[in-house]
Amino acid sequence: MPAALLSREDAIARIAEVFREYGFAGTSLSAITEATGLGKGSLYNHFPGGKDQMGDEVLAHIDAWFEARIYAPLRQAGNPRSAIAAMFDAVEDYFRSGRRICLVGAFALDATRDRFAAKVQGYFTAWIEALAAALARGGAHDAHALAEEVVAGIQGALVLSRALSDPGLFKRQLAQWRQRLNTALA
Amino acid sequence: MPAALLSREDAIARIAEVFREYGFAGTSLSAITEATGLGKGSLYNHFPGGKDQMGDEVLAHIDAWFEARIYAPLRQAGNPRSAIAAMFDAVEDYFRSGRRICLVGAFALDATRDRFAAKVQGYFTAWIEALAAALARGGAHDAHALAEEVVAGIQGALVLSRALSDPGLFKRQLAQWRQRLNTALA
DNA sequence: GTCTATAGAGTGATAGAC
DNA sequence: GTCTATCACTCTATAGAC
Repeated sequence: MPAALLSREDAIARIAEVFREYGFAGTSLSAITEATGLGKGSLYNHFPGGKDQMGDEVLAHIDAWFEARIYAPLRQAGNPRSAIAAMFDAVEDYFRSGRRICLVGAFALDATRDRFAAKVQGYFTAWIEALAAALARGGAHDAHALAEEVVAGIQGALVLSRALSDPGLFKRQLAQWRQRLNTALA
Repeated sequence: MPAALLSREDAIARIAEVFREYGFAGTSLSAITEATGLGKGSLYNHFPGGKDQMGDEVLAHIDAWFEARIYAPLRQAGNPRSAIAAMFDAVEDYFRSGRRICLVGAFALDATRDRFAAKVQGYFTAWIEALAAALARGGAHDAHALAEEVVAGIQGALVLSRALSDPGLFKRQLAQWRQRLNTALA
């Protein structure tokens, strides 16, 4: 067989960026072809379920990243303060200081949500619960409510940062949340 | 001429709900036809610029609502505490306790943003500045940063509330922000 | 020879424009 | 309603690794 032009991993990562740019409904297969260099034949060979399957696999890919880099460290026994600091570092890195949006959040806002409801809900539930666990270990009051506030704050900061074309806003808000959680753990 | 089936105002309101449901890219003219009862001919009669113009007018409609009901009261001289309380009431009402998303926020997240960038930016800038003015009048420290936090918090709460199908989350977070602003003004 | 990844013309349906 | 462009998707075919 001919050599693969792209690993599956790379293809999914590139497709994710197209979804991020145009949204799920706004993404056409030709945009995906352009971004990946793969023709329709190749795309349907890898993803027989078409765009829906691509959406599923992109969400699974994102979830795996967050599970490994954010949720698991938060859940581990260990210093909650440093686990939370590592979460903020990873978040700032992942979202490119606010220049990159949260695809799961974007999927949550339109009719795409119905198609991927379970994955979207799972992503946020896992994040909130992992963060709440770390906060509770650190002795914070109302750990679950606080975790919801933080995750919502991050999502909102991404929306605003993007709307105002101001990555600085995202960084400032993350800094504020870092500080609030630090005092909550004190 | 035949009687109009729908006032322009009503048509725009219905189109807005379709955009809210499917996103801008995901909305087809036939969905708009179905929601308004207006054929393609009528739609192009009212909106010669097509979907783009509908998007513009929907955003202008939303902006006018927020200007009248939220920004102007916040900017007026008067008790900032009650102006801010009125803002939260209006927000909770407008977003149907979290069951309705923020269309401007949704537009900000995908490529739709480029088309409507100015209006999207104007909406959030006006909100943040009006709220910051009220907070500053009330003697809050870092009024602008706090206003950014609140507006981001509302956007994030809408995302989460929708993602988790949990309107309660939106209401709870609004309550927390009410309280935080109250102490910031004390 | 078999299997897999590639390419891309061609399908019907539907989009938005008028 | 009519138009053309484009949509998601199918199908046939080839190239090349084993």
